[in-house]
Amino acid sequence: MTVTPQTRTATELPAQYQPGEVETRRYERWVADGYFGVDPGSDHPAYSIVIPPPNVTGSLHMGHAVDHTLQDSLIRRRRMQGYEALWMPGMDHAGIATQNVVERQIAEQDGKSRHDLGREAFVKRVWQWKEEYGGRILGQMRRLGDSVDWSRQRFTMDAGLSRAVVTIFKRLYDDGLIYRAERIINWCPRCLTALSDIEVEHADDDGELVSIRYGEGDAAIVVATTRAETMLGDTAVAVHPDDERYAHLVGKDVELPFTGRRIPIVPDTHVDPSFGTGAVKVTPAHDPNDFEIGQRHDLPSITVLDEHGVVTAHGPFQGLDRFEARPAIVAALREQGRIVAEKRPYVHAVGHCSRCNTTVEPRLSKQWFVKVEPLARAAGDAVRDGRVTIHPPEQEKRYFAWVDNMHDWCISRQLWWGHRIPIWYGPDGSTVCVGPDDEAPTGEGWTQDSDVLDTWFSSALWPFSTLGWPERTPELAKFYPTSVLVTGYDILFFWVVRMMMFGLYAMDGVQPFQQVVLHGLVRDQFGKKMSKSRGNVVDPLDWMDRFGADATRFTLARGANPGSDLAVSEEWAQGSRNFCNKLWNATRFALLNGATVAGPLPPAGELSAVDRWVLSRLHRTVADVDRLFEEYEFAKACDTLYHFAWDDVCDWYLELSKPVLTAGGAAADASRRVLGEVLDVLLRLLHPVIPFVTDELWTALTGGESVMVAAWPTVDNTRLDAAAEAEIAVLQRIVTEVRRFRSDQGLKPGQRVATRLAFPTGTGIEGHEPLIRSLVRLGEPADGFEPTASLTVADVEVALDTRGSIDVAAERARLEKDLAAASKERAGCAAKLGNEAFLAKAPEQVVAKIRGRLAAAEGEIARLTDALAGLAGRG
RNA sequence: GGGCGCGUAGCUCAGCGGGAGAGCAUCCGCCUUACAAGCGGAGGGUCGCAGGUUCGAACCCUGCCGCGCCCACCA
Repeated sequence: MTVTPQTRTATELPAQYQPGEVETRRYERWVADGYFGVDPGSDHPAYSIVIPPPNVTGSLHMGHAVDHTLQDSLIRRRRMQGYEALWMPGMDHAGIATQNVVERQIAEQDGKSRHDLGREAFVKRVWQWKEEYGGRILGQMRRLGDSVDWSRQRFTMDAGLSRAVVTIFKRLYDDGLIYRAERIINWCPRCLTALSDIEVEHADDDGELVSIRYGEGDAAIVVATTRAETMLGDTAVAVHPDDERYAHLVGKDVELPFTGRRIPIVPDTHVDPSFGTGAVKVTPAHDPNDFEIGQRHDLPSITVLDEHGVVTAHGPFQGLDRFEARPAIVAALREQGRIVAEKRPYVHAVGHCSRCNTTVEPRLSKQWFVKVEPLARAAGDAVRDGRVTIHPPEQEKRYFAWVDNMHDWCISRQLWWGHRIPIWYGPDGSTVCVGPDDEAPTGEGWTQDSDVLDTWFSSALWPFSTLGWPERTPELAKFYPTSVLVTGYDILFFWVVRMMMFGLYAMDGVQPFQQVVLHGLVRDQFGKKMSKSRGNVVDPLDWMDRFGADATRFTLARGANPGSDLAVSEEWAQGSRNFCNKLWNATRFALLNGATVAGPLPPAGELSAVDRWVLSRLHRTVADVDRLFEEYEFAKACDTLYHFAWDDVCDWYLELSKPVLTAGGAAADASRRVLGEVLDVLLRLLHPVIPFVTDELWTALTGGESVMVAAWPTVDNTRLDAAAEAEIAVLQRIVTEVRRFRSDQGLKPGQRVATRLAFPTGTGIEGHEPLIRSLVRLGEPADGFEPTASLTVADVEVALDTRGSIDVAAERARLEKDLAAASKERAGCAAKLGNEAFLAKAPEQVVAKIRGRLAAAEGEIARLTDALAGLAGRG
């Protein structure tokens, strides 16, 4: 017998599945055989997914693991269905994150800052870092089994994608959708850059609310503030125009403490008279609201904090950090008797940098913005008119709430790592946007804008930039729009919305993807967010080491109910490992018993009820799983497969097959073929979720090349067999009842109990007598047989001779419990049927069903009553 | 402050108008010749609370209580 290196024979399969070696070997083989690659010239229908590009600094965490598992499952299924299925891989340059990492490295290794190196050298250093340390996640993706087309891997900073960035920037600029303006923006005093609104995370912090008296005597006015340190930059006090308390002061001015400046008291409807004192200090340079008030009243803006958050205003506070200046100023005001109230702690929402958690400083600054209104409207419309669907649909509300209320997007960042803004400034103050094919202006005094673009700007182009845009490539023609976008709901706004805006804009109104599938976040076993400080972070790499990649994937897919978070724990990973092992051993059993896929599957007429039953269950499973995949119901698809494989196949079919296989003959031949069929189809159904073990087993079972390139199963309706299912259901009930009886009676598992079985005529069940006897270890009635206990299940009477071992009290307890249940059932049904309104209004089917249940309950009661009577004379 | 979602067995979750379910955990019994990462059996829930609609409610409606998340320029 020849053994190819790919497949193993039954005797080579150990009793326990060892994932490690199999996974490495299989993955290398898949790549070598080119299974992941696609041909844009193919005439197969296209299916495409772009991977959410992980940060170049990133390492695989549970969020990636679930995200990739779902995408890989979709891709693998489509590939099996014959689609030209592209899963596009790549990475994001992750501006701030990467710059921070490299800056830290330079500080540690060389004791230098990026400014010591200078821009050009620093950027070069980042590229070096990327070559050396970046992309660790790519190897981890291989371990997980991601079937991405590695030959197409992209990076947001590579030449092609950079060209795409400049191209769209230029178009937006020329269309007036990118502009530069001086506004209050979110500024991180640690990262020293502007941030967009969504890069700011609001959290309730303990602050203080102090009330400060400006001015003296009748002209005094008291303002409440949480930011006393900005008072040095106040240029007005605002009150509500209808507030009578301050009517006499409007139009007057007061002296600002420490500065000697007199500032006006202005009326503005923004002020809420019921909050605090109803008077607000106005600092246009350091607060977005105040900035707007300043605009309305033509107030000057005085910047009193520098980019580090240090006071620049001349005087005693100059040089203090903002958090040192605050208590210092309050103390000084207190000395002057100007503090009239203090509330401390005062809990209020404060913005933090999403990268470094530093408190964000609103700062007046000249920045570049995308005018989002027309883009966001198009993005909303694409979902509104159904060109793009969002799963689960509840998430649409969040989507609309966002796109319909979006503020302009601040896209400039004061970083060095990223796409530099293609704007040049001339010596005469002129501004030129330099497109991808334009020559940058040369000559004295021309300089390029020093800022780079928000990382999400280039990510927003991902679905088409990775396919070659702005060139009209065959890839773009074949795979755009992409089929589905899979990601966590937490980056709906960061990424999905922006891809929609730019995709529709760049691709002439064609949406970047047809469906958006949002999954939840991975949480710990108690549903708590994973965090380092909580110490509950689970590492998928650790799981893969200990339980295997398939077990990790299965655990995550099985938890992925649409839109809701998944709680995972080690026990579940163990359960998934056990499941893989179960499949392993089922296949091992099949191979040891000569299961085969050779030759045609015998027609139903030549098969036993057991074989027909399992095929019927198989095809029902095919139908269910196929539908669940279409609906992105990963958890339910996995659950369906789990129960079919474990319950139907392993617990019942294999056990029912054993006597048949042992007996040999034509029935055994048929069973071997059916067994081969069942496992063949089952392994194909499972392959998208657990690719490694299924490939190992499927190749061993079938001798085929790889389950990756096997056909996705389709339903054969002719194999659906309600009669066989009903027949086997009866068999199962008999077996279960007898087992329960034996267990209740404490009969030794090995003990063969002499039993007589009496079957009603014409049901076909009697043919299963040997099977039943074998499964529950019943002996033939011999001479002197004396039935001492009997069970009736579906009109089959089971009489057992349990002399010497029956526990009458236990049996009576069991019968009485069943009787009580049956009586309750009868009463419930009778009550319904006695209800005129029910009979009149309930659908006929429901009424008939209740009648059937009543009859069954009555039969059950009669049977149990008899059994109890029979028991009465004993024990 | 606004919006969304959730409260079902010890834990995590399905079910979303007609017989309360799964996995894990628990208890009892088993090395039954594929698998002890296994096999067989069992216990366990007035489906958050209170009203309402309905012949019928875990499921629909209202209110309340308790959680969670997102958005937000009330100093």
